[in-house]
Amino acid sequence: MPADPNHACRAWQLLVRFFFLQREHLPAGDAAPGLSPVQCHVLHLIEPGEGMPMGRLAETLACDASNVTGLVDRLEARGLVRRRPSVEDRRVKVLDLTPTGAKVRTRLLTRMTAHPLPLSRLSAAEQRTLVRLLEVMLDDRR
Amino acid sequence: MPADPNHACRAWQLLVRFFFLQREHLPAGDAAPGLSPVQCHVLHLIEPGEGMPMGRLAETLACDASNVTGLVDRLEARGLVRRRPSVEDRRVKVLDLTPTGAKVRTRLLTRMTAHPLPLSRLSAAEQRTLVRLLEVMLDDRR
DNA sequence: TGGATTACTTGACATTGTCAACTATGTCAT
DNA sequence: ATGACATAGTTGACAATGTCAAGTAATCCA
Repeated sequence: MPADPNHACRAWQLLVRFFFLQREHLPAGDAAPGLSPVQCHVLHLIEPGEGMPMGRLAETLACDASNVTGLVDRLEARGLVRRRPSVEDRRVKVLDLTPTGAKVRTRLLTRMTAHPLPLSRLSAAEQRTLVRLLEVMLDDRR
Repeated sequence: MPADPNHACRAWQLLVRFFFLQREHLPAGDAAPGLSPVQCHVLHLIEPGEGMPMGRLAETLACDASNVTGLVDRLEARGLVRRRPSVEDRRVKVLDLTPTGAKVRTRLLTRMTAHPLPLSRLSAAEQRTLVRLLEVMLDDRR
């Protein structure tokens, strides 16, 4: 008994609308001057202390590896990210945030979760519930 | 007291991951042959019986009007959508689904909410909760 | 060793997105 | 009415995003 199709349908519509609305609020001109929405998302996927293999990025974005090459080229040209060959497997290139990149990422996260953005309309308890539901959907309980 | 920044941050990360994962599951080759993710989203935003003014579409997608022109051009070329001048305001062009477009849209909605997609992992009650939270975020109680 | 696989890059190309300039229509003050 | 201004959509130029096929370098394994 998977679920009520009507709620699933409505939820999907709302999620899509949320995502496009989010774009409008992306502080490209302020916290991260000149960054596109996708570049913001990539930046936010790279945790400051941890390296992100390019392959894993392609997997997370569900896109072709050659697309990631271009995205990283542009982020590297802005000095936000560095490529570094992996020690264990020299085919793999690992991405690290530069100090500048880490700073921009912090500004981005602050901005995306602050007023009057959609997420700030939820109470702390509601946000916890939302996180739990999304974790179930993404099967990610890390 | 807006909320806990950590939950908001986590929620944002999960929503972004959900959206990119969604792309992978988009049945472009099956239910809607050759349709891009964005074209699928546009199609799903147009309700079968109701017309959608192009301006409202641009607003919903949070993008430039000229972008919508191109999107609609391609959907119209595929015979999924029709432009019709509005009666009240002849500057406005209203979009209608063609019978084919309505059929493809139905297949899309069925596919996006069926197994083993993320949304189907939630119980009916959880889906209701998710819908309620998203409605608060989007301030949309229609 | 050598053949297959994997990670990434390159080049060709379509889609998506922005901006500025344009057309046609609507609105409003006079 | 007329003219000034605003609005909806299109067009053209361009950058970013995305796919695919082919290529290179490194790894794996029989």
